[in-house]
Amino acid sequence: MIRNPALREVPLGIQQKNIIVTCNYVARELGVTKLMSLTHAKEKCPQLVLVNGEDLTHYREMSYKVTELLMSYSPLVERLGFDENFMDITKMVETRLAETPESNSFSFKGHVYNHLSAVVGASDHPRLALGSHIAAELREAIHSKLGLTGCAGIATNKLLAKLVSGTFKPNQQTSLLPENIADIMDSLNCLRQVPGVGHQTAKRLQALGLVSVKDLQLFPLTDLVREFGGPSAQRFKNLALGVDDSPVTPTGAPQSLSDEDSFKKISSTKDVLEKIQELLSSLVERMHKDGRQPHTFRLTIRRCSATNKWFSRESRQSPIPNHTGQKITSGSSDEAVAQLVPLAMKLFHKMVDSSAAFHLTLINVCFSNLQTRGAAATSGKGSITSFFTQQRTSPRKTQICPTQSQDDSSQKGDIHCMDHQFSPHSVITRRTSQKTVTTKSPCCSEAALHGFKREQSLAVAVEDPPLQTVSCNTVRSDFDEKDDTMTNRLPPNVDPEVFRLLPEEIQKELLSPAYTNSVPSTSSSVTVTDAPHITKNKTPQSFTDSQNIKAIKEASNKLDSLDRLVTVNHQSPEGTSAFPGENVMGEGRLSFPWSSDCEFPGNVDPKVFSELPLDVQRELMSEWKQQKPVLKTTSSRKPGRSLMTKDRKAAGKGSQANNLLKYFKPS
DNA sequence: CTGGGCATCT
DNA sequence: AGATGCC
Repeated sequence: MIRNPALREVPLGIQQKNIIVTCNYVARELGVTKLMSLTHAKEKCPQLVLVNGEDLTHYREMSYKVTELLMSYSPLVERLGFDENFMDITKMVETRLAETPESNSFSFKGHVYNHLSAVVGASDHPRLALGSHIAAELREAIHSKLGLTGCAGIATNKLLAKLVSGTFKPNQQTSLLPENIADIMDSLNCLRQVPGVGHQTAKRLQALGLVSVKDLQLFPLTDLVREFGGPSAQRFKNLALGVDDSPVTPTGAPQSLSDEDSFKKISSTKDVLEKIQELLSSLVERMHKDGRQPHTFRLTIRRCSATNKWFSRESRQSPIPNHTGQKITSGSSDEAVAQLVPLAMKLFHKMVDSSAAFHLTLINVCFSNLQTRGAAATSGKGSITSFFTQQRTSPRKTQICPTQSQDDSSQKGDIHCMDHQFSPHSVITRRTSQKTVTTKSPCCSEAALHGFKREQSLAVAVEDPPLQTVSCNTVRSDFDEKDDTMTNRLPPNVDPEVFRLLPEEIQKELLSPAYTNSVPSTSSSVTVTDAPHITKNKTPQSFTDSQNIKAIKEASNKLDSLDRLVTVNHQSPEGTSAFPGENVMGEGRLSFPWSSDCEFPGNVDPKVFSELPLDVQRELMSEWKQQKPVLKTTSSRKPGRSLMTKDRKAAGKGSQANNLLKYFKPS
């Protein structure tokens, strides 16, 4: 609408392929919704005017302008997609509070959640009230300087700011008072509406019988830990309560640039090559404008096959030779593309046997491992410094380090700012007074750009400051803070400090009754070396129940058709235990075709499997690895979580349920 | 189950 | 390299 103001008054839909990805409010009043199919939209609203939105350039540029503008007020800005930003405005609020002694004459700008009058509570919550004024100013700046309207939410953490931002929809703002936190959480219709709870998580929660936010609030944490592991369990529970201690992590420049296209079908190598060439050309241009040099290239495809009709992607990546990367940064785009195309095709052939038939429905090209010019090579793989540069502990965001120094560290986001003075311990204490403002804006665009990075990376630079980052970074206090109950339940001989460092799956295992109830009293010890390997003398005794494994095996032995073979993979007898510690990880399992070198689920008869056509085998393997059901069985599944989850894990190649095995010494 | 991105975690 | 999550 900014690019073409005439479109403001007509119902407008932004089209990507066969979908209306978004639309203006004129169209919404006529029944058009986001993510509606084109045909459906045209039925509802024949006058709908369409603009193609497959090229994101304009939206991306405008998006970064918004982020940049916000950063000019305070550097703590975190992007969420192209049209949302979190901003920690605590500092701004405190500054203003110090400047305005008459704290009794405060009022709120905009709405206050669950309060009809915006005056209510203002003097009780001077910081939130000031936050609402700042939010109003930010929105006004975005409007006057960029021409965009949008919403804002003002609250004491990111989760709440986001939730409250949508309560008064077009172009308005809302503040949430602490006494109304429970109200807004309870107002959600289901757990899926909690930000951070996606489709998969919602399904797993539902399998535990949890549907509403209240269900999750009241659910015993220990049961949740069994399903999700300590950290995730606590996180989900907190979210349901409206608790979110995650800092506003400055996003900075993107860590990868990618370009993709989907299509009906591509079935020839030549078409693949042409499409890759097309995608690479535009991506290389974007990369050049960014200014950084990519050192990794990734090719991703989505293929259409018998078992895997759509979705689920495969990818291969490889380093980019330095001379090629330099062609990109230097602007020799054609040469760069000429060198990248063969690289891409090499990766393509690692995934697709082009001597057989294939059909792709999507291709994506991606640059990552982006390094600013002149930055020291600090992230060398073998280099010890890579352990100190965050990548392994908490992925740091980027090289953006605004010149305005911020005496406000957010524990994991600000390590790169160490040359400024501040104490890494000041973080958590600020929680109670923190204000987060979320701004949402419809993206639209036009205009020139000063690249986000150009200015930004100049101000900043300093990729990966080497050693001095260690001290403030190593320990996330997450765990110690929140989960006494968990560490209290630890088996003897397990150092809580060590336990905390273990992978989630392992933690989960150690907390299962098998361990906590009957740890062999003899010489069971857990040791951790630099790599997280647990060495145990014995497998616990309580792993003996192999009943359902037998049942599954019997069932699978009867299978003679592909469909049924597949079906048993995600359907098993009812009443199976919910978690691996109880009966799945038994000796039966160990003796079963399930060792780490066995690549397919143990409930599938190897003979049957081996007799399948090779390509079908490969597809099935792919399915299992992806932990996705091959067949949509309509048969009734008990709500109390049948084996779906467990089998998904089982299918996960070495990364899930059989995870534990590789931590035991081979017997 | 549609679309072009991005991020984080394992 | 894949799964999951966000827009």
